[in-house]
Order: sequence, then structure tokens, then C-alpha cells
Amino acid sequence: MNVLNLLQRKLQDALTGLVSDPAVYAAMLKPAQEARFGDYQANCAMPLKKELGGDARQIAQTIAARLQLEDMLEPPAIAGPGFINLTLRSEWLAQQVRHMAGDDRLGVAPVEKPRTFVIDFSSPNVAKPMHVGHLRSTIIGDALARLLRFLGHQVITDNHLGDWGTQFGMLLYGYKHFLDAQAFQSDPVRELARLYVHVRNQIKKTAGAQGDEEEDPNDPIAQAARAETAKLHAGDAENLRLWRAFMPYCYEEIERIYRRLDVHFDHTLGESFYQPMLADVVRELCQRGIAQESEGAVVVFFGAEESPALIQKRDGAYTYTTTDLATIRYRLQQWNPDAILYVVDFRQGLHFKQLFDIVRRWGYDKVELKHVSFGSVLGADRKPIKTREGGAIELGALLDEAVAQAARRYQQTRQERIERGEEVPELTAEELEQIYQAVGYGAVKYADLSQNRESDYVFNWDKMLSMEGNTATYMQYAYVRNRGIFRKGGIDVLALRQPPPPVILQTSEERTLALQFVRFHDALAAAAAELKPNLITGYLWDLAKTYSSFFQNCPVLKAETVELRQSRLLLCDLTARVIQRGLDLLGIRTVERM
RNA sequence: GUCCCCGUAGCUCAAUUGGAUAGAGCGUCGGCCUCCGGAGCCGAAGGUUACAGGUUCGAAUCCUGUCGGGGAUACCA
Repeated sequence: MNVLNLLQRKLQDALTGLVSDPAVYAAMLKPAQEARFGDYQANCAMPLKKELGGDARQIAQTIAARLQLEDMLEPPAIAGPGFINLTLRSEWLAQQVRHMAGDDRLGVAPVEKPRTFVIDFSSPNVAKPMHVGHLRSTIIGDALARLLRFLGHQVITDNHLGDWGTQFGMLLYGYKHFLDAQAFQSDPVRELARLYVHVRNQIKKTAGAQGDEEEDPNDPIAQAARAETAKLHAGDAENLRLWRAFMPYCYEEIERIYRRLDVHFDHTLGESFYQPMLADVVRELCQRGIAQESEGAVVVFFGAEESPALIQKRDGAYTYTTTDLATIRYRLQQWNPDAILYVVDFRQGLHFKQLFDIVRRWGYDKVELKHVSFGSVLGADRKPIKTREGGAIELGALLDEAVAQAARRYQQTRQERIERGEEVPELTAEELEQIYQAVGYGAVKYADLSQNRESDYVFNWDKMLSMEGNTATYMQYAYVRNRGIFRKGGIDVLALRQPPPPVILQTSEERTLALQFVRFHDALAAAAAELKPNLITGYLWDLAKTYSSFFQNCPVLKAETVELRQSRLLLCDLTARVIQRGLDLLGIRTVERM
């Protein structure tokens, strides 16, 4: 039940025959900002003054009178300059809650017209260990995949690994000149990471004097590294052999992280996979007159002002633009998606703008291409954390710390409960590990997902591991306490759900909770439309707070009547299920105890 | 130089895309454990939404300018 949609359709019906473009004005119906303004508000009367003339409040009256209230709505109220405030009838709300309780999907029907999405996310350079900078793409992309799938879309996830670019040239150069054989023997991944950083630093030292520090392209090491890349791309036997030797280690390292994060890909087709197709892409773009030779390279121009995009460098090596073009063609041929989403750092905005432009000129104009951009992770100094500066925190270490922190917190709480005289069950080592991981990884994911992806954010170790306030832990804890009620009361939840008991909405807490339930679908729809997981966390936070308030004021097991107790148990159960489902869509697990 | 993004409470962030008195968390201060788990609840203080104009019924949001920060910009990805 998508309540917002339903109301907008009602409003549109009321506007039809009254105004020229009912759909536009119907869309101006929103959830009310404050409870005293009702549940939803229609804001279309004021702007309609232009078309209809006269007083906005009068227009609001006219529209309100045309609304089919049926059994859904109380009589509308006109307020302020001409807001139409709508309140759902509590009986209707109660019915909806019962319906949700009897539905595995919690009232969220699959979309009528499923689309096929390819989601390109995470995509780390595998030549170096993953760090906090990779977290956003990985976690946001995974959450979007889960969300779109749940809504009924077909989703294909593809990890477009950076396994063929310049960084491998640096690695090859580093391997040949600076290798610590013993270190490579004992920890190949770490040694490869060291070589990468080392080579980059070598280049930086000789960097030019023109203002900002940049890697000097004429630096001999930079040239040598580029030459290694070019040799690799040209099929040089030695470089290919080394590349093949490196890959399993690189792969193993990132897989370890993905397993911990519970992130899985349908496909992992890295840049190297497309390497055989690149020459053909360049040839085709040249033939069609889209690309041309310039200064020894092959480029695509966009206009007099804008810099061109290189698709083949002077030394013959291809660029990531070329690879991305081949990738798009492959994906279209293979999967015929309606949309391809790129969950990538905002700094690549120009790249994607140019890339999409080329794709259109190439003739692929049906597929929707979208750069789902996100802001930088900043250091405490508000400057982007950059790997080269060595300031980045490795993802593995971050996750270790998160789990350790969760364990500390669990033990501390457990001790407090014992001192309080509560009965605390003995959990097995395995159960404890499950709790530590759910809480620890949940904290890290939630800290990232709860922020609007478009804004930068300051990386803060404590905040990311925090388990108070608007965090995954708060949500998991609300769930645990909720389940505690059922344990304590010896309630069979499955029996409670079918058929669901009548729902009684007497107190304001109960009604607010019910209203929050029926907004679940709205929240998911909004999150999917904007591709913003923080709209889900925001919803869950409101739900959990509403539930806490309900929990505080409305006794459940000790409710005055059997009917009220059954009704409140159902509200509890539904809260738990919505929280669990909501967290699941974010890739965060719930536990029964913590 | 050109283009893009950003500037909101002490700190970190929201604000349903132009709606009503700009909201949360953390931190600070004050309450709540004979009551379904205190990782909690209730309350208080804290704001000229960087600044100056403009657009209209209405602006944190749109337009112009200024200041400040970040990013991109032909051979990194």
C-alpha cells in the first residue's frame, strides 16, 4: 500500500476538470511536516491562484470539496494561506496495519513495471588494499541493489575491477626494481601495496614546480611505469606472466572484505576482461567520425571549450574511457538493461558526462545511464583522505576495530545487567561472534548509509563505530527489546499473525506507530526514486523513536484487556518486522539478543 | 583561466526537491531504574541557513554578485 500514491491519485481525480495539468498539482501532496497539520498536506491551492484566480483558501475549499474521502480520510482542513491538511481515518489505518501484518512483504507490492538495472559499484583498484574510500561505493551500491530487487526490479550487479590500468604499470615497475622478495613471500598483498605506494612517491618527488603538486608526466619513472602498462596491453609475455601471478592475491584480498560485508556480485568483470574489445571500439568510433587522431592520440571532442576525452594514448595504451565504452556495449548486448547505474565518487562527474555523451553519439540512446555520485570522505582537516598521503585507513583494520568495539560493548552491557540482577543467558562463542559482527559491521555501514550520499563527510572513527543515537545499534537494540517481549510472554508470533487480531488505535502513540507503518512503502519508493539509502535510515529512525515512545507509554504484556494486548503485540511484531526488513535492505543484520 | 559541487546549532549531519514556527545525533545542563532489557526514555539551552541583492503568496532550496572551501580540466583510474 503506497499511501502517498493513493492520495495523489485521489487529488488528481479531484483536480481533473478543474485545472489544466492535474498531475503536476497532484504531485504537490506530501507527508505533513508536523503532526498538528494532519498526516498529509496538499500544497497546490496557492500556486493555482494564477490559473484559477481568486483566493487560495477559497480554491483549497473547492478542491477539498471534490475529494473522494471514502472510508480513508477525515474531512480535510484548510489552514494557513491555503494548505489542505489530510488526516487518515483511524479505522482505515487499523485495517491497513492488519493487512500489512498478514503479508510477507509488509504491504509493499512489487512494482507494476519492473526494470532491469545494471549496478556498477565498488570497483576497487585491486593493486592495493581496500581503504575507507571504497566503503561508500560498496555499501551504497549494495543497498541500492537490495532495495531495487525488493521492489521487484531485476538487478544485475557487476564489480568492474581496476585490474588493467596504469596502477599495474606502477606495480610492474615496482616489482622489477624495488621488490622485497621475502616480504612478497610472506604477505604478497601487503608487499604489492607497498610497491604501489613507493613508486607513486618516487614520481611525486620529482614533480614539477607549477603550483599544485602533480605527478610530472615527464618523470622518468612515470614514463617507465607507463611503458610497463603499454607493454602489458601489447601482450608482453613477462608482464602478462607477472600480472597473472599478482591477480589471485589481489582477488583474495578483496573477497575477504566482501565476505565480511556480506556483499556479493553477480559478475566481476574487470577492465582486463574488456581488453580484447578495445581496439574494435576505437576503430568503430573513428569510422563513424566520432573520434579522431589528435597530437598522436585518439580523442573525442565535445566543443571548443571542453577538453576532449582520450580513448587511445600516444603510446598505444587505452584509457578507462575506452574500457567503459566497451563495457557499456557488452552490457547492452549481454543483458539489455533499462538502466546502468554507476555508484562512483562525484569527482568523476566530467568523465561520466563525456562517456554518456559518446555513448549517445555512438547510437545507444535507449538505455538510461546514471552517475550515482557521492561525496568525498574527508579527514579531520576537512581535506579528502588520499591514499598517497598514507592517511587512509584500511578497510580490514576498520572492520576489525568495529567488531572489537561491539564485543567490548556487549561485555560491558552484560556486566551491567548482571549487576542489576537480571538473568542473562549464556551464549555460545558462535552466537557471540554473530552478535559482534552484526553490531560492528552494522555500525560501520549505517554511519555511511545514513548520510545523504551527495554530501562529503568527515571521517570520524568514533562516529563510525558509535552505537548510540541514530545508529544501526539503536535499531538492532529496539528489535532485541521487542523480541524480548515475545520471549517473556511466550508468544507464538506466527499464530499471532494469522489471522491478525483487530488493531486498536486508542492512544496517540499507537496511532503514530500505525501511521509510520503505512509510510514504509512511501519511504522505500522515495529511496528508490532518489537512489538514496539515507531515506530508509531516516524512516527507520523515526519508526524506532515512535516505537520507543509507544513502548514507554503503552504496556503490552500487561495491557488492560486481552484485545488490547493482542493488538499491541501485533504492533510490536510489525515494528520488529519492518525494522528487520529495513535493515536487511541496507545490508545490516538483526540479532535476537545483544 | 574555464566548468562543477559545497557553505545550516559548539561538532557531525537532515530538511520529503519552492511550503507553515529550519529538524536530529553527539557534546553540555536537568530529570527517570520496586514497571515488557538504561546500547533506553523525558526535558532544557543552543540559528541573521557564509554575505549582499533579486524572483513570488512563500526561499536553506531558484537567479545575480561577493567571500570562503573542495573537485575536475589531453595521455592516472
